[in-house]
Amino acid sequence: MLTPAQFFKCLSDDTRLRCITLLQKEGKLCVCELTAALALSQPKISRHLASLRQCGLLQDSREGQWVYYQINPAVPAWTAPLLINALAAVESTDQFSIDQGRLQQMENRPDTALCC
Amino acid sequence: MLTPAQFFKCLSDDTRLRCITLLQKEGKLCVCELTAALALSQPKISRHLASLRQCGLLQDSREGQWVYYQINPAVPAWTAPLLINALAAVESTDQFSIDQGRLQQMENRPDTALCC
DNA sequence: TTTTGATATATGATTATCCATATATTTAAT
DNA sequence: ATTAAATATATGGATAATCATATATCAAAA
Repeated sequence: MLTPAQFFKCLSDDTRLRCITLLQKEGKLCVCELTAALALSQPKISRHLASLRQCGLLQDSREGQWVYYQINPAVPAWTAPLLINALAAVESTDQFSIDQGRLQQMENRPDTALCC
Repeated sequence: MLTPAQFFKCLSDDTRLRCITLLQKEGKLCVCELTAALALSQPKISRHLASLRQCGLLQDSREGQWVYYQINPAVPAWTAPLLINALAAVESTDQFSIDQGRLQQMENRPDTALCC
């Protein structure tokens, strides 16, 4: 069971916070998209995503070659307003705008590759 | 300046979370009251309070022999809803009820000593 | 159809760093 | 002298970063 302190520890790292916020905005992203958006190494992203999945905040699903992550819809009720507040706090930061820009300018995004 | 990640790190420790929640409920408590309520060592409480003061979430004021802590009224705007929702999440835990009980049953509380 | 290679992701293993706690000591107020 | 609070130091434990490698999927060529 996720305690409040554990929940806040999940959000206490910049990489994890940027991932969670981007996933709240975009809905569903694969590891390579998050890696490109945050401009960090793939193992680093993968480990942080794994820790967020293990504590129940994220859900993963494989689609062929890609593993997609999204906010777990079955997240504890008391965390929902906190996640919304966190989103509001993070999305106004410069760092987050940069991440979003990199995601939009990413080449060979899996989804866009499928529809063209 | 307090970043969202730093803010969440402040709330990511059980001792700090219990202190902040109790201070939100009670308004103003001295170190010895918090020590009694949480039933932890005085240096441990003091250290956590110091870190919360340094990041701007708490304010301290000496009154004679006692140092009182309270939520900093000049806390960043984006943290206010997060603190409210954190309070809601913590105050329903068993641990927090126990802390409140110990505070109420504390003998020789500074405030009560003054008014009797 | 098997093999080769490329891409995507995860994970050992190692190292470094940070954090929390305990004990002891010190400062400050009465 | 006593009570309240802070701090110094050491230590154990958790956390994070990195590199290298393992696994899995897919595409395309032989």
